Amino acid sequence: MSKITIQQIADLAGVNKATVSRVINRSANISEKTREKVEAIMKEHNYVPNSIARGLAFNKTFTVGFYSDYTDKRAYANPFFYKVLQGIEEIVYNNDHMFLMMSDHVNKKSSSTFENVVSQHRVDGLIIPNTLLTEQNYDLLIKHNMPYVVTGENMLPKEGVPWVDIDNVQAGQVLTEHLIELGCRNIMIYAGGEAVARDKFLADRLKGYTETMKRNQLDISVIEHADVLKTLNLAKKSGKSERTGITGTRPDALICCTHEQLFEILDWERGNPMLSELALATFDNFPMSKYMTHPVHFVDIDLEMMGKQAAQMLFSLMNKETDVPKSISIHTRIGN
Amino acid sequence: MSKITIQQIADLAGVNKATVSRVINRSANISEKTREKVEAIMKEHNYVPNSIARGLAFNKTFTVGFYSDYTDKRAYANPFFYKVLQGIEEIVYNNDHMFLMMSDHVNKKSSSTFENVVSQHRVDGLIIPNTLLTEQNYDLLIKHNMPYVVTGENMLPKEGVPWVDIDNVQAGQVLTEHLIELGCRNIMIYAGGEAVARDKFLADRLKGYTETMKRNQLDISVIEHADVLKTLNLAKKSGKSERTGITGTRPDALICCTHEQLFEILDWERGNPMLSELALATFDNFPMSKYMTHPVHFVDIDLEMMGKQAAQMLFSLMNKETDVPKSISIHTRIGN
DNA sequence: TTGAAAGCGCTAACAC
DNA sequence: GTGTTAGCGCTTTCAA
Repeated sequence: MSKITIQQIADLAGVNKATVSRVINRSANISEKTREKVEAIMKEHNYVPNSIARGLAFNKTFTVGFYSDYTDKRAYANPFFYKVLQGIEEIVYNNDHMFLMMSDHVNKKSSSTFENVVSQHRVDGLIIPNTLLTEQNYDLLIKHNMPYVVTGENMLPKEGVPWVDIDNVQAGQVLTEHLIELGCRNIMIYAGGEAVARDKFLADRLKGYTETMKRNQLDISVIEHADVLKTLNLAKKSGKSERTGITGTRPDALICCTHEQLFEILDWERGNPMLSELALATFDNFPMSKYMTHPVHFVDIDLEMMGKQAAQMLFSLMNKETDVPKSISIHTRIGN
Repeated sequence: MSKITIQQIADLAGVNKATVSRVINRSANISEKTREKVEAIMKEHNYVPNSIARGLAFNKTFTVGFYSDYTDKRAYANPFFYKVLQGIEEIVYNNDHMFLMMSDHVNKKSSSTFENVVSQHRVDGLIIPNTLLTEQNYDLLIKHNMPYVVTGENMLPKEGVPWVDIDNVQAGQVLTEHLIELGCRNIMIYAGGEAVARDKFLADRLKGYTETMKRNQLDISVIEHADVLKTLNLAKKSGKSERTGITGTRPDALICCTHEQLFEILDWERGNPMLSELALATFDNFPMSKYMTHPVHFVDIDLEMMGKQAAQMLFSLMNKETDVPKSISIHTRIGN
């Protein structure tokens, strides 16, 4: 139970604990002699100041929080989600802070973990995914003057919400350009209608595609429903392109905006001769892609970088630095 | 900055803050009348006691830690690693504690995060993977009397180390039995020699296989190097089984003890007619397995359960409960 | 049943 | 430069 306190160090060094405190905090106005003496004693006894007590006095916790929703099996099952965490964690520890994970969870007192953490100042700042930044949570953060950064572009109709996100427009451009370089000319994009309307990142990827195709004077063809692909297949069989709503020439590439869409397509692949002639492309790399039955082109999204940037931004805000950018968009590149 | 304290609540209720404290802690010896009054005021002002200050007084932190190594890309890239976290987190929050993630990280003062957290009592208890429980860390935990639970079977030559792990012997049994039920009789297992000697979980899986085969009076064939499989292939071509060291009849199933081994095998698959006739099997499910070129049988390992059990065990230890089991082995079943 | 006061380990204003 | 003292928000003796 070796629980050595500042007082004991002070006694051992024959000084007042305030003096020890000054040494700890590298305060000025300390004689070289006593500083060295105190430091020696501290080292000898392996003394580390209790950060809880320190936090109480400083009104700080030296802790950064991350809010997540562990009932969201989709996020938790997604390895990329953790890439972000990894990036955050690295920065947090480099800044001598601790990292508190808090999941959405209502405890017995019927106040949420999030609310508790924020109102109790259990953390000095926190990172929150855009999907969890509700109006209510936003109000709480503002009310308690808690520094925060959002991962994913802010969707809340509020000004000045700091966020970090992948540049999805650029990702769409890069992927499309890559396919064009490979020789593809009739590039389709699978971007479900409702989903695009709901999720801005999908609209952005679509936008990147559209811009690039236009710039290269190629025809745009957006597929909103996988059913159209079946039709496409029939059209090919009969040598016609009727009812496809896309350009008459045969498509040679298909961009899927999400993994789910890609899987949907891959599920069809077996026994579908048309798809096997198509260059498939999507966003994000994923494990085992090389073992898939169909090779897939993709842009490599650096989510670890996203985590790092978010954490860096948070520390800037916590330190009340000036010139902190309102938002950061991270560029992507073709993977592998 | 609404930062309401116990004193303000006391003033508002016209009582001493000690009385408020007693209400908070459901202490006995409180008149129903004042309790209700105080509770009303607390509710009205949305008061939540500051757990930092509370911790200082109680000498507790209401926080549970998890130690990991974020430089271990293998763990961080493994979605199953996070299943464990998810399980832990659920239990931790159900017990009204916070969850602190700490990565192996040496900070500027050249003392590790782990050491800081333990010696400062930043957490009331912690969960640590067996791979990170070094002699040094163990000593630290003992010295500071810090409750802990190890995930994965304890490998340190110490008594009384509490751990939770998957029952790998049973997993090996279940998988082998499954293949037998499918009609396989000549089941090989790929278990690399050095790896088996190093990692007990591999030896356990092998043991489960061996026992089951023996019980069913089937011949055991352990492959230590993937090269043997190439030989096997040749043997098949020439109709002989020379130099394979395994039973003369043709193998109809292959158990891979790890994903890495499985992938190694799958890498060969293209153009290898022999492998395509083999039932492949491994441990752990993994995402996208259905999109792989070769169907794979597997046991479903419930790592979320493992996390839950570990956390539960930790709380038992923290609460100094009696009859806490020394270790827990979790059973598995065939997946899908 | 309640209040007053000391203390958890540390920092910070104010003296000297 | 260094010591003294009060205080961070809460709990817990000890009296009343």
